[in-house]
Amino acid sequence: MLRLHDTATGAVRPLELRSPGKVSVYVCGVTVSDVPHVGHGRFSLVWDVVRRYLEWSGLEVRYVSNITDVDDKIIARAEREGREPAEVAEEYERAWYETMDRLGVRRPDDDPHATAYVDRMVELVGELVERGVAYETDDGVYLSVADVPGYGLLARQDLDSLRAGARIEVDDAKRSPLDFAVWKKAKPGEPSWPSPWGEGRPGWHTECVVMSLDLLGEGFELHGGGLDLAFPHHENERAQAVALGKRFAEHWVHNGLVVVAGGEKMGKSLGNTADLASLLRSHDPRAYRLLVLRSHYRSPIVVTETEIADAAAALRRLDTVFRRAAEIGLAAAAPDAEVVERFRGHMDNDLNTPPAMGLLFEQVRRANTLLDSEDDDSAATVLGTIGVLASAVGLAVGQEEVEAPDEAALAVARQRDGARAAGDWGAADAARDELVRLGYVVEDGPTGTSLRRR
RNA sequence: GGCGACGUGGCCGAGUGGUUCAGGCAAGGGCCUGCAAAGCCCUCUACCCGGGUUCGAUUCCCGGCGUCGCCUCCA
Repeated sequence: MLRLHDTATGAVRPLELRSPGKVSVYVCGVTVSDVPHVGHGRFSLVWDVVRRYLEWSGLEVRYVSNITDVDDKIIARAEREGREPAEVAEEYERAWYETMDRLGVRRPDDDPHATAYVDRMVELVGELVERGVAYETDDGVYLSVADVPGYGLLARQDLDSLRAGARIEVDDAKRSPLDFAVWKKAKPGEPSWPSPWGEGRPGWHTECVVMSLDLLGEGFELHGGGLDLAFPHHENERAQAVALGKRFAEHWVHNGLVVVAGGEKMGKSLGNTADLASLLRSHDPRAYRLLVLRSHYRSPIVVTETEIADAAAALRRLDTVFRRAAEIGLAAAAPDAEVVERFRGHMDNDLNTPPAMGLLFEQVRRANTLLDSEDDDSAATVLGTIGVLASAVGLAVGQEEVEAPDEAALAVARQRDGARAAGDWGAADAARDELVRLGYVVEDGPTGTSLRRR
């Protein structure tokens, strides 16, 4: 069984299942107020890998990830651009999924939208007020963190030290600076919903509690998100569940952040985000997945053109071995069970993908060696192993998109083969130069000149 | 100030109390090739600093130094 680091305990421990063979995962999604940035790509890939690996391990996975479609940034943007907030949210949700598709990130089984759950959130806030753990002020309803046992679990700090470090502005209406809004009263012109506390909208931390409990039920197995969400977002989600006496997530997993060259994290607040879609325009999106897999999911990573290009070069080895096999009509066979088990050992150990990828590339070399020595049966087995490992982490291989060379190029290639057969190396090399100029990689294969787009 | 993470070879990045210390990229040499490419083989450069524990530490402990994260919206 997969063992994962749990932020609540600070230890790596097995994922425990409510019912055998089934696992529910809730991953905090995005606020659709802008185009996705490179950091979003990392987190999406990490969780896509978790999901695929769980399925690969034979579990039935229910994967839920929300879309926050009402919040201050969306409202601010709508105002700036003279549009409706809903229109802004729809535009960036589209952009989000288009980019995720490019990355090969599968869509969630459910993607609850905050605006569709406002009624349930109003109910929840009402219950909190009834229980006396939330209170109304001029601008909203706040949860009193002092009334929540164990507040600070995910921050791994107690209430006093959290309070000592609080940087938020002092608001006299709040009982503690750490108290957070579960309901925000509307200012004129803002999107709003009716509630016992007047027109307003739910606080951000409230949506995820309501939606995760509604879709996955109490005590769901795994709650994930970026490390920057551990506190206060996840802490506050948990606080609400605890305040209501409900069982919440059993296991908390947080992925490391993308950092820029100096080591500083990439984030909206720092204004140093890089556009994800444009990165994917200039490189094979699978290279980003491989880059993510080559470091541990909790480590910070730098993602620039250089790193992506490095990963893309490694990826070519993976594609090449399948292309070599295809050229001789060799199909993958059943995998080497021993290697698959070693792979599983790495993955089960807190999703240790770097050595798992090491194993994958060792298999690539093995397959190449076997192909060199024309040991096709053994090569087919290793190829099968590579396919199984790659599919476990969502790395599409052996299905490289090959753009067929155009007629003119094929004609030149035939001329080259003719010249080579005749021993006319000058003509053969001139033909190769011409093909390179046309943008092809030229290789001599078992069937003569082989071409592929550079 | 509080809490936490990290510091490995030219770069990325695992890992381990001790004979052979993943994997990828890059570099050099070789094999293969008409020449290449691809592939394969070989080589190079490590464990931030100072103490300690130990027969032996990159790995454990203590202390430095450095980088980063969270304590505010952020994946």
